[in-house]
Amino acid sequence: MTPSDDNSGERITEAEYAVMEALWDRPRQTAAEVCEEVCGPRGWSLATVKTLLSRLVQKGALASEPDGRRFLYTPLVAREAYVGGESRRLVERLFGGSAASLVAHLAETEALTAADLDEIEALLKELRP
Amino acid sequence: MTPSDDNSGERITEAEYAVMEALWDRPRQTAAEVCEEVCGPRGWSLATVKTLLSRLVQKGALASEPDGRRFLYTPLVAREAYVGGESRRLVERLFGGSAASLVAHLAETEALTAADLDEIEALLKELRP
DNA sequence: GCGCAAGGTTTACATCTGTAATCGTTGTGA
DNA sequence: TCACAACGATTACAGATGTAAACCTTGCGC
Repeated sequence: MTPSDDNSGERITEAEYAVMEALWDRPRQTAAEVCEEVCGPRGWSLATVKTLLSRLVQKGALASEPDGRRFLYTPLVAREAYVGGESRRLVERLFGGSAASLVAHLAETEALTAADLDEIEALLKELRP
Repeated sequence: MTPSDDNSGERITEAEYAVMEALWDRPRQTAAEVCEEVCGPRGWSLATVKTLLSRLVQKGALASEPDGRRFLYTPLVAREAYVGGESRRLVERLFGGSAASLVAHLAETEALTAADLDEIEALLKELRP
């Protein structure tokens, strides 16, 4: 397990994820700034963003650094860790832990475009010279 | 969209998924039969299974066919459709819709074993002769 | 100096989920 | 025939989640 792996049981929900995304893209933002990014698309109010930020801080997914009278929020959980965790959960749950099965499924259901296949092929070559 | 694709907005939860699995493995089972399969591993009571079955019927994920005084339950949503839907959701949400990115991520985080890589390689060969 | 706006914190509340217990009906064995 | 067991249906209830309003403090403009 690498240091960036998220081991804290607390799961990040879908709504919270939107907030995390904004902060992964640009850390050290205020609640208002985050809202500017996410409130529009999701139809949220600033209050909602504040709640989500608080919950994320509680969960240990965000750090809040005081900056005058407000806070700057920064992810403590790396995007990689989260994405990795979620991916592994899915593979575990739906494919009995076999990542290859997932890839096979994507391929069979034509979820993989020709470009995807190219990329994957290149990846494979890179992984095993 | 193929006919087996699940279009009914109603999402299947994790607990419900356990019940679906039992019925995908063997359709037309009674509540008691499903319980025999899942109650042990999950530590559930028959009552819980009944609730989940009801909810799944309501959601349109299961059909209940009367058999004397009880019901036989059968999936209306194909396993493939569900698994495909969930996979696509994940890829959409976490990888901006790029399945290749998911594979790349799995590879980078060593979620792919050598055996997985072999399988995928074989798959690729099969997909593009 | 003082009221207002901006911030965070607390409280709210409906829905969804997990996990049952209870209720009401009905076939069945004694 | 009659109590009981087996079923589905109804109700329960706590915790998570989505979505916010209300509240409290404090720096700032007038």
